[in-house]
Amino acid sequence: MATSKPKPAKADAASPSSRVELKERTRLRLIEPALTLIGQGRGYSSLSLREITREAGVVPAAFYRHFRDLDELGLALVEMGGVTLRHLLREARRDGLSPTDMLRTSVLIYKRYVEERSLVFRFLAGERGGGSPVIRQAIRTEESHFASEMAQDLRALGTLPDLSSPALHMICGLVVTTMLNAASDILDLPKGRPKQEQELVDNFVHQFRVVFLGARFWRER
Amino acid sequence: MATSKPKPAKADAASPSSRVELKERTRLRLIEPALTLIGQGRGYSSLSLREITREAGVVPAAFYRHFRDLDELGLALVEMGGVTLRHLLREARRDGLSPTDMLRTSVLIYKRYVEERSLVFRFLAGERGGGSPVIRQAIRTEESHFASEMAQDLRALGTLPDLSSPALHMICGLVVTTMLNAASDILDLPKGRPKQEQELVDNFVHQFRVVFLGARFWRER
DNA sequence: TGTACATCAGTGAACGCGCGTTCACTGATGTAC
DNA sequence: TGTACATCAGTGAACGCGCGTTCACTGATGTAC
Repeated sequence: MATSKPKPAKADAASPSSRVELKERTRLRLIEPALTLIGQGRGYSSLSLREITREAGVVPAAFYRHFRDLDELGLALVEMGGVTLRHLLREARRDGLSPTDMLRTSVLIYKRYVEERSLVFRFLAGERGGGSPVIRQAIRTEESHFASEMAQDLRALGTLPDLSSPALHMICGLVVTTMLNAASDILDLPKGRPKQEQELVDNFVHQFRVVFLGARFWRER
Repeated sequence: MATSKPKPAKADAASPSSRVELKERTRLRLIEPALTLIGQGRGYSSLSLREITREAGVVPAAFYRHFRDLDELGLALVEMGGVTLRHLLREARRDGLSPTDMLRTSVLIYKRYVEERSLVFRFLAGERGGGSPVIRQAIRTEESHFASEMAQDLRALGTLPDLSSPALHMICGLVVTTMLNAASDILDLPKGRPKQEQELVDNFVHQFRVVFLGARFWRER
């Protein structure tokens, strides 16, 4: 599958052309197969430059017009992951939260979100613990930003009004790591096993409930 | 460092010999450099067979006397990780828990434990999210066992006596993922930054406190 | 609008290198008698 | 205890292969006049 031979990169779509647009498009054509390969269960650090350019339908040397090396492409993937996370928060903000069974609803929304963007989440979940130190660090930074934004949102919503900002941030950190952990589990779910799926969602919901329960009773020291 | 040339494997220590012992020793000599390389910030899936045998001071072909391929060696590392986790629980059980500031004490003990066995924890933290599916699955199984044992121990200690067994297991699962997450953070701590170290420990302690607070107020549905 | 020149994304060939795996081998350990 | 044979962990050489990187190149897009 996806074994297209290197063809001229331009002969792709009804060209809106312009050198800049063309270059940007090739850049994306390099990022995409990297994600695809990760989605097939490969660790990012085991990908090769040639493999990526081959999938992209571009000559290996062309890679260097866009990235200095694989680490730099990895950072682009992290950036993409960051965008995905921010987008998730924005959606959650827009939808508001139905007060009944809010946690379960959120979990289900999150699950669908992860499944629809499985490649990015596979990358984040896979590289955030292992992988190259520079990429790991970058992912952690994104996570921290995500936790901060989440804290702001909870503040704005008046959830947990008694918590200090540091405490709120700490709790959001816990939520974020739990979320990303769950992402990994969600992606490894075997298809067509609704029972197992149900169990995982329940477990996830319960864990969140514990965390928010703890947060409600948290007292500053 | 560690660039020893391939020498005859036997000429190592005052030989207790015996074919079986000798083979076992070489097996360990293959596992060890794999861990060392991981400790240097390399993902397991980026290691090569030749690299490992080179560090082990053994010819590449010798690898096949011990493992079918790199995945099989990876599973041996997982096994080692499992042993390490079980050992941690055994120690915790033996030491009991001083009732005052129990959580903080546990966290500090855990931190030291992780630092002293940094290689194994680096491996577990690194491969449990990404890496080869078979290894990821194996680590998850170990985690689950670990959570079960922890649940049993808490039961035996009479902690959280009102929780049902499934609920207790769910909470231990949350604790375990938080622990392994923290392991990754602990290992990435820059040396000689006591302030940052202190912050991380505090954060970790607080997160645990939230979880156990939530557990105390948990009511079955 | 037309022409002459500059830019630069992508090409294709070449390089030296480390890789995983195979194979027949050696020689110490183990076993049968 | 001694001898003859079996076992098998580790050797060393060889293989074909994909790798990252370099280089001079081509030809379409962009710019100056």
